[in-house]
Amino acid sequence: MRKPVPKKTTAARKPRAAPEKAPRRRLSPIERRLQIIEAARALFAEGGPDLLSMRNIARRVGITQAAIYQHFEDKEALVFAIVEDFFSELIEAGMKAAAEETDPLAGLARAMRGYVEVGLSRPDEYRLVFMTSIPSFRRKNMHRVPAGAPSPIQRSKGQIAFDYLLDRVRELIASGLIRKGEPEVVAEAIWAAGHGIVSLLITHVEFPWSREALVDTQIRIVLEGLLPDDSPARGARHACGAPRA
Amino acid sequence: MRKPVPKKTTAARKPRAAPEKAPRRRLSPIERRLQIIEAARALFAEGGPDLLSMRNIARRVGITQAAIYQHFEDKEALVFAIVEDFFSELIEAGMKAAAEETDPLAGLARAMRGYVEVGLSRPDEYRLVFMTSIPSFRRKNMHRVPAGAPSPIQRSKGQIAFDYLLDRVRELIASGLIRKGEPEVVAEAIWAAGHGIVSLLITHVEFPWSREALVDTQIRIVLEGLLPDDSPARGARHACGAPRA
DNA sequence: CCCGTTACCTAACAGTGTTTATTTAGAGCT
DNA sequence: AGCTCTAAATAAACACTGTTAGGTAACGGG
Repeated sequence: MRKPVPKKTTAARKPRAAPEKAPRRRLSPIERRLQIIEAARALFAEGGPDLLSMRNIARRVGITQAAIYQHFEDKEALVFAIVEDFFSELIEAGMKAAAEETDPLAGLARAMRGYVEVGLSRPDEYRLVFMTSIPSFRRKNMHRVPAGAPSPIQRSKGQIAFDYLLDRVRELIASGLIRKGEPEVVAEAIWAAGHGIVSLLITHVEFPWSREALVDTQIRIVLEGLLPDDSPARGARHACGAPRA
Repeated sequence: MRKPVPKKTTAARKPRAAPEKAPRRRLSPIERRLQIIEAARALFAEGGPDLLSMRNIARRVGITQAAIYQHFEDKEALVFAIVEDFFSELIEAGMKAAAEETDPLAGLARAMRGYVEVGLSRPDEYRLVFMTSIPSFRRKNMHRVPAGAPSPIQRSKGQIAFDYLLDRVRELIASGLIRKGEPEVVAEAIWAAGHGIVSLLITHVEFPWSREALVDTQIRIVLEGLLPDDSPARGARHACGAPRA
């Protein structure tokens, strides 16, 4: 798909005259694994997915590409490792923003806004996590806990993130602040609404989006649409989750 | 990213004894171009993006990969050509669904549903069009018409699709059926809401989505959120755009 | 019938992810 | 210290990918 990128002058001759390669060192798996993740993360931050090749990563670490396979099953496993906490960061952004509000509804609005802002500010990672069907995810992340399973050993970070949203929705429904409905479905809808914005804005940069206005409007529509028919908040235009000026 | 796919026994010896290749034929550019698009489309339908390599396409047409470059600037131009009318199909699905309703609000709901359903039923194409940042799009599609330009030579299909939605939103606002606001922004928000669902469901197939319920709920939330405060439709649960049973 | 345009081919380049067989570093145990 | 043995790392290849430079020949127009 992408055109071949001009070769990086990697064979840049060493400033020292001694060309003999450093004797290969053997590291403990945990140490090396971290090194690789670190290098990959740096590469990804520098130039997005294009720089993220096994050979690039290996070169930066100072090993050969094949050595990576000692520590990761395949590239996807590695990629997964470097974006694994992006979920947490997204949800943390939402939580932090929500914490600045006392009104739960305004809190939800702020959470949505936080999610969207973080997503938009880190498009490469967002794309990787939410716009690529990573088979590893199917194995390693977000696995549905079997109906009768007693205790999931380790909920994935994605699940944790979603569950946080789910809890807030449950609270809102319980306190009658939003209309009754299955909390799971409502949470999914809210997520989809936020995700839709991030996804569209990231992908179709050529389209003349209204950006800020769009975010405001989307949040307002969703919140307004969630309110019960008799809510006093109706039409109050509750600041759309924007931080108070 | 994806593991190398096992080699296709392409060099399958011909059943005929005569190994001499058919004398190369020269086709008119338009004809060949169509052939290539046709082959690519078939390949894509069969096995998604994985099968869509220049060599695969060329093989199916009966030419070499390099020959394709006589007809397409690069792979992206070719890919763009094969999914170009997907926009039209999406919007047509919406229009057709909406036409079955007399109530404009119900029509909008049906349009959203139609969009989502078509998107979900053709995930590969949807992903290609809406979840890949195709540079060609920036050049060839959806270019913003300069503010004072008298008449766009040929609006792209994407633009046409969006404009259709925009018109419906304008009507709804004008007739007071939905709350006042900038039509562009509202249209974008509606689109983003629908897109969010399709995108999430397509990408994270491992997550236990509620699918049908999610679509219903999302549409209801958006519509409800669009209503003016004094709308008689409030809380009417207007069928969520579902076809009458 | 020749001639020039250009569709097409051959061959290569530079990259990709991944595997296999081989070497060897370094921890653990006499 | 010396030995052994596991597994980290290597070298080399495989099967792909998109793309390009340069040569060949098919075909329409004169």
